[in-house]
Amino acid sequence: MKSYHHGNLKEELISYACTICERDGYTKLSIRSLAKESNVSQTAPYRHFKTKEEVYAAVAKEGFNKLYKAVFIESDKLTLKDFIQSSKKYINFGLQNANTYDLMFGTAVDFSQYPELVETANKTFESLVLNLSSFLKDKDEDILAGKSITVWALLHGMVGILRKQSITDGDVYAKEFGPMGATRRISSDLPAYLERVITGIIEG
Amino acid sequence: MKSYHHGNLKEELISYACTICERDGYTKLSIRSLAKESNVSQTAPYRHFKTKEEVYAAVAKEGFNKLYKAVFIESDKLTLKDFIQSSKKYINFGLQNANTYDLMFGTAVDFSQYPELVETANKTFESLVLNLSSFLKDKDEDILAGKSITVWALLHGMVGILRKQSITDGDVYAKEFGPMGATRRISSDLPAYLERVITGIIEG
DNA sequence: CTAAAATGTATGCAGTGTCAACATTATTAA
DNA sequence: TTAATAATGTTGACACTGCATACATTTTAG
Repeated sequence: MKSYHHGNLKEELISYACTICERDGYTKLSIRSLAKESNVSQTAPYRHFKTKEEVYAAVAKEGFNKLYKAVFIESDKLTLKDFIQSSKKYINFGLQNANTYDLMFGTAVDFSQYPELVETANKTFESLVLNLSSFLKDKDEDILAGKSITVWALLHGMVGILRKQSITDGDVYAKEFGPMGATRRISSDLPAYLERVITGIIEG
Repeated sequence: MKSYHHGNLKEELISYACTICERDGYTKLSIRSLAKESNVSQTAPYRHFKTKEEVYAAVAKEGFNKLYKAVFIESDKLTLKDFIQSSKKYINFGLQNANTYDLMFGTAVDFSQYPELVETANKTFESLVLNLSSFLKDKDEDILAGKSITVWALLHGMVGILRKQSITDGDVYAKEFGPMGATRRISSDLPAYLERVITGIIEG
């Protein structure tokens, strides 16, 4: 005897949407399958999401929250090592949640339509600055923010590059020469690489 | 009196697919609309592409070719300024072809299924190394490749960050503090920023 | 010149996003 | 408490999609 009203539909839809988006890519997500999973009629989700993109936006927002939790360190005595550790977590998140990460940083969701999403995204970005600032107290804020951008760009870029690594591993030329060869070497000792480069950026 | 055989269908399909993917995002591309545009039956494209993903792969490949052309400088007397210029072109490409760029670096296309695409992508990556190497002849190849990775990661990351900039511009907090505020300052003089950071990486 | 390969068409299925009209339940104001 | 209203659910329908199968035409190779 199930009740007419589900009671918790929106959360359930988002949760399942996150699973599908990550497992199969957001292209594979269908509102109807979402509805089916929650044992609800095919158009029920439209009471909670005006369009499919709105579902994507919700998944992206969840992604930023997860990333925030993975990366942010609450401490006022952060060491460089801590920061490197946090950076590694960022990259790991990007690699282990590749599809979600795409949704968060790609063009599928028009952020300008979802202010709440922008806010969540900014919170994550700012946590990077806060992490950095806790062991660079003397620097002025502008320089701090500039360096944060650089570090973040580096991390974001590394995610994109490392993601393609396994694919090009089979390529002989790439093994001998070029970025892909170097990527393999770098990723074999990612913390060391990060420490070297990030230190360079911070002290530069 | 049109002939039964189109004669140039595949190229035409790819060309139109590129246009749609860039203008509306690859999510909006449909094989049927592609066919209609070429005045051909709805299933004709399937003679040239087994699946829709194969069309995406073709668009991504075109994208890498365009990026290669935009970024690579054929010269053995490259200056740092030239390299900065090339880097700027990379970022501009990413910003002005955001949707295509997504297809190239996102998860929509499973690269491992398209060796030709991997090859084209690698060619582009390697052009970055070649650009760098032409004014860093003394360095050993490993260090060179390592620095190329870092530079590329930076560029790739900046594309992702700058892409979100206009969106967050309305946010007061972001304006005052945090990465987004810094991004605005950086992008107001991108060449100077790039020169500073890239020089740091190269000389580090 | 003819057999086969390449390329195009017609038809159809199962699935999709989304809309409009209606049903039920929860909430709120009288 | 009750009646109106908002929130949330269902049904049905439309136009569209990817893609498979069977068939038609044209090009190309032996």
